Amino acid sequence: MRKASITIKEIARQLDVSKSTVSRALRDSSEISEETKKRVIELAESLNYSPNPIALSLLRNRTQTLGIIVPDIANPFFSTAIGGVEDIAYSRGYHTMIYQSHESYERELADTRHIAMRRVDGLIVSISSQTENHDHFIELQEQGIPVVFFDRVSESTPSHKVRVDDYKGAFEATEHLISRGCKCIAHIAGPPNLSISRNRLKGYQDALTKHGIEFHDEWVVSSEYNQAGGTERAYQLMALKNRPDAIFAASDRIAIGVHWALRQLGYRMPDDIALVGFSDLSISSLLDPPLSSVAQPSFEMGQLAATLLLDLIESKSTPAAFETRVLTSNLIIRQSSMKELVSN
Amino acid sequence: MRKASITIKEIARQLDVSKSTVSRALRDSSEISEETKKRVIELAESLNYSPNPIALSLLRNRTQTLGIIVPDIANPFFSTAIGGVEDIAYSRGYHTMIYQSHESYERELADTRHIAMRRVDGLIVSISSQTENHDHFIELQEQGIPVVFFDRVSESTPSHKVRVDDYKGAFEATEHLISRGCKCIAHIAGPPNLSISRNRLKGYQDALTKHGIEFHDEWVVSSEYNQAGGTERAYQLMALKNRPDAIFAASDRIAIGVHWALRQLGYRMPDDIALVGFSDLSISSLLDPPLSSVAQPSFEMGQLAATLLLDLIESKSTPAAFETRVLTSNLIIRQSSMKELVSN
DNA sequence: CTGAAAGCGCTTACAG
DNA sequence: CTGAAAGCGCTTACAG
Repeated sequence: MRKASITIKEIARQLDVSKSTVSRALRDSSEISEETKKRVIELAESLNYSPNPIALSLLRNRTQTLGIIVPDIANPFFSTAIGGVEDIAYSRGYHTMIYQSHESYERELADTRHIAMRRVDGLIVSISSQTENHDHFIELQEQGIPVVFFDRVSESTPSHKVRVDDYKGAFEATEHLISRGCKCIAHIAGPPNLSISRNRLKGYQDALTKHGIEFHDEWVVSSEYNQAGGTERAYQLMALKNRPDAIFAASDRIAIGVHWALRQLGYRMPDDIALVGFSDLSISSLLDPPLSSVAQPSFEMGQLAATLLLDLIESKSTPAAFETRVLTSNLIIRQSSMKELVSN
Repeated sequence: MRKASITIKEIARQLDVSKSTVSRALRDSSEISEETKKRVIELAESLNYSPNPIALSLLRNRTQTLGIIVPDIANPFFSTAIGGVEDIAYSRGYHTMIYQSHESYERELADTRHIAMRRVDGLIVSISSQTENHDHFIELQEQGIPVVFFDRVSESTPSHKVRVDDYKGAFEATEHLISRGCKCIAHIAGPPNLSISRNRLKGYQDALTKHGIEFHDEWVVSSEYNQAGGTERAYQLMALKNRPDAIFAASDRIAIGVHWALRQLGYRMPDDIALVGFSDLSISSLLDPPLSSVAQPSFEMGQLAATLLLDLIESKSTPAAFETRVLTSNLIIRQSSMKELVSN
């Protein structure tokens, strides 16, 4: 049903010149007379000609397209980061193809293969929580398709990476809770496969150690980065004989689940229990009480990842070394953790 | 930097047969001997051959790609609908390219041109609130690229459409507020360019009329479909001499802004004022008090739009007639509107 | 059963 | 200044 688009051949026919001449005129080649150029360009415009990008792709072996794989497009952290990628990509003449892994290794693998098959020029990825083996990214690179990781990076894959200082963010969040007088601080960590989970956990532990706060194994549990997981873990933690008086959740989605559970269970935040999340989603400030959280510059992370990737794609040579850019996180204190300081 | 992928030509060379033979063997043509087929297929597998989709696209004048334009990818309604589109598209061998209009007509226009240029096989779109002129969609169709609208449909463009019964949803939401004893029901409508806004407004008005409730012009205000707009309008409404005792917001994003404003202003929901939204975003149930809302089957809407579009793309003939599929909305009653019934 | 040739839309040495 | 030819990777009538 597709109407035939108008081609260079058609213009050549109408003007009774060769395809070569039309092609050159359109690209404003200096070897074509002004006269001919003018005729060609005018006709092209009146015919509403636009070059077939498919033909160009075949010629150049480039698609001007970036692939993006994220676990879940509906997660505001990722959709915002994607916005940052698009921002840079479009301004540099590239398109984006978005894939979701849905936290599944199989799906991520399939996406990667698809991307290779589609001859995408490069990939930006935040890995799935179930991914342990990272060979598919290496394979992609061996095929000449550069990969840049953001947020959930692969530690074992040599490549550019963009992340936030998870350790410091978690450390500060925990110190903040300590400074508000919390003594029994629990942590709901993310899946251990992900380096962000491990770094946030470490930041939490080190903050406790620094302040000589006792560390209970039972107060550290792990959850997928979603709300349902947070709710479950909150029930589990609050059921303990030694109940925590604060929870630091490894993500806002987890924290939102916790927030909901705590309200269900009749606890008041921050008096009965303080809560801090990670990512500072825009909804977090709307909860009642509003959620304290470690803010991540998601849009900027997307922009930076795209910039690094495009530079990689467009440079003729392999880069001297891969870099890891670490952006700063920023603790936003709101009511959920503003426990009154009582002198005792 | 891209490594040359292995091609049919390379396989032909190694096996000392012609490209034609390789091509046929790979497509399992009956005119090739089993013997040759086997050799070709084995070598292809060991070489990890995959056909170049760009070459195929050039040949067939088809890209196996669907374009999607939504106002904002970070809006959960849209990201979920996109999930539905992807679900169907992938299972039928298509890819998706996602564009955001950011509620801007210019951006939507640019996206449309891009899509035409990229020779996408079809477009799924939910129009921007600032779009009044719909010619760009007609042009796309004239170029042979079918368009299917969902949610925010174009009334003037002949095409398949997928939407929800906005009128009925709004009518029921308003009747529900009336049944809870509300007498002064305000409505924060969406931008009037959008048919969904007009239909929801009409549903609201007709419900009032049916029950003989007075209709005040000052109680109907309009806002962009976002939170900031909801907050502003709530301030405006509550400042009125004749204060409403209920607000029906045309979307959950608006309602969330209202919810926040009401809490700031010291009103209790639902006792001081009842609130109902539209879309039933997953966060709405987490607010305190949880928000009543008219649920839309967003994932299904995406699936249906994709199915209609793919059928259009793959059918040789123009469809007998375009259809508008209207899915049912569903009022979810939560605490924000569960006003106690007082007998007086 | 297999191959040579044309063609999808374009660019670019190579001639003239 | 302009054109004919080759080629990007593939398929498919057309011959044999």
